[in-house]
Amino acid sequence: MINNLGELGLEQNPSKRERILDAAEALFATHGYDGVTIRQIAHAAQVDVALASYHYGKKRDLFDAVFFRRADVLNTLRLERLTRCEVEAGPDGPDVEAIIEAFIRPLNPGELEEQTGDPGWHNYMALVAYINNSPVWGQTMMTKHFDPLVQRFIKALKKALPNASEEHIYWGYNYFSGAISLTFTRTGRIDRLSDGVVSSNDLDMAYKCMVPFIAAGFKKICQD
Amino acid sequence: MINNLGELGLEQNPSKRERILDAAEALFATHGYDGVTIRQIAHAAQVDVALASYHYGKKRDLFDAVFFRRADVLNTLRLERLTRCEVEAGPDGPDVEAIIEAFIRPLNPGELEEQTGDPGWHNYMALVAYINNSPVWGQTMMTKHFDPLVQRFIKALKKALPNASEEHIYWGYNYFSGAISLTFTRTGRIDRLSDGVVSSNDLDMAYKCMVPFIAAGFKKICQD
DNA sequence: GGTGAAATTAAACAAGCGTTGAGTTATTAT
DNA sequence: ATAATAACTCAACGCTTGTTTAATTTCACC
Repeated sequence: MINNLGELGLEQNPSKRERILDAAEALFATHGYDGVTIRQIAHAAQVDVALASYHYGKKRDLFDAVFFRRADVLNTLRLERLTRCEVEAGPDGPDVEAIIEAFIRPLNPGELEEQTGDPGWHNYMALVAYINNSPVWGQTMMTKHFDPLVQRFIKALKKALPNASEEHIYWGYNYFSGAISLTFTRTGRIDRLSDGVVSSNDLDMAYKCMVPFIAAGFKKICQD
Repeated sequence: MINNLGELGLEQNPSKRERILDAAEALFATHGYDGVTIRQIAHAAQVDVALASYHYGKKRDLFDAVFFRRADVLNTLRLERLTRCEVEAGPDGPDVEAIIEAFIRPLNPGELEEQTGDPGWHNYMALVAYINNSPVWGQTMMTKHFDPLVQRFIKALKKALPNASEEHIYWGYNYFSGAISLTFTRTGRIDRLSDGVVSSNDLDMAYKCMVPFIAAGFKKICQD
């Protein structure tokens, strides 16, 4: 039998309509689209099975609703951060570290939860990571809602790395994107590998390491 | 209606027993465990539905069979390469670039297909990427069959980066692992982003960029 | 060439799936 | 208070799922 709200770490307060979204978010994030049934979602949200269809229509529409709910919030925050970073840097533009930092800092679920008071961000980031790594959803869903931001990011990178070839920039972004995804998925793999020295839930540490790591990678392949 | 063998780019020759494995490999890799039905696999393999159960038992056992078929082949190749790299380097051990290179070079599906004459390696690498990124399978399956190799890899890295903290090494490995996974998943995202300049199927280029990128990242966070 | 074992097929099973329509309760507006 | 609308429940539907059972074919071996 599948978890109820408490076990998934979700709020108990909100309306049934929202609880369905929260439960779906948590379950889709860990089991993927096909690994979750409407009945499991309803059970986790402590709600009748038919209510999901009543509010959101088909299963696929529910999946989209979960994805879209936070997508624009996130993109707005990230665009703001990127713009601010560019403004502060002046005419030469920001350096690579600042661009990387601006690109991923607003993704920190911990900070997002503090700002919004919503504990669902953790699950949402894992869901986006799942979608990003899926051959099925990766192209369509990510392209539609995140491409404008990524293009801005790449444009800023090109300015900071004037000698870089297009190929190197895009492959670099690919590695970067993969690193982000696996980090947010929090598989717990490194916890075991390191025998408890490192925790995949320590996203603050993940950020602290990722920025210089990725920045150094970009500089290396784009400057030599 | 789902693809048959030809559309999946599989061999037509082998026995029905093997065809089931090949078809399952291809379908699991793109749609995940829950996204594929036994009937789809049977149809793609041009085989009766019951034959999958007859040869491999439960669906989960079939999934395991697909995973295990190539796991040991791959690990043997990688361990050889890592050992050879260490021997050639002498008492000081190989540098970071050589270690990274040794770790991922045997994963190149193109080379593997040349060596073994088997076109299924592409799908297998995508499947492992899927498993590696899954919160459900990530821990158990990867741990069991790939941990020894990863530990060897990390040990070599520690030697090449004597000032590195444990935390930095393991987080670096996490980014590296994520980069590999997304690359092998070949979502085609960068193809669109770059408007055709880059192809996610060009794994030779992916390797050529990844080694210096990841090596620079490790050096940066482990030496400062 | 007949015999036994392995491979393969066809048909069926119970269980679970997403979705629907009709009926009931709660909420809002007048 | 009443009417109208939204929120919600219950029971059922047709369909697909993984798996099994028994019958049939294929094949190796003496």
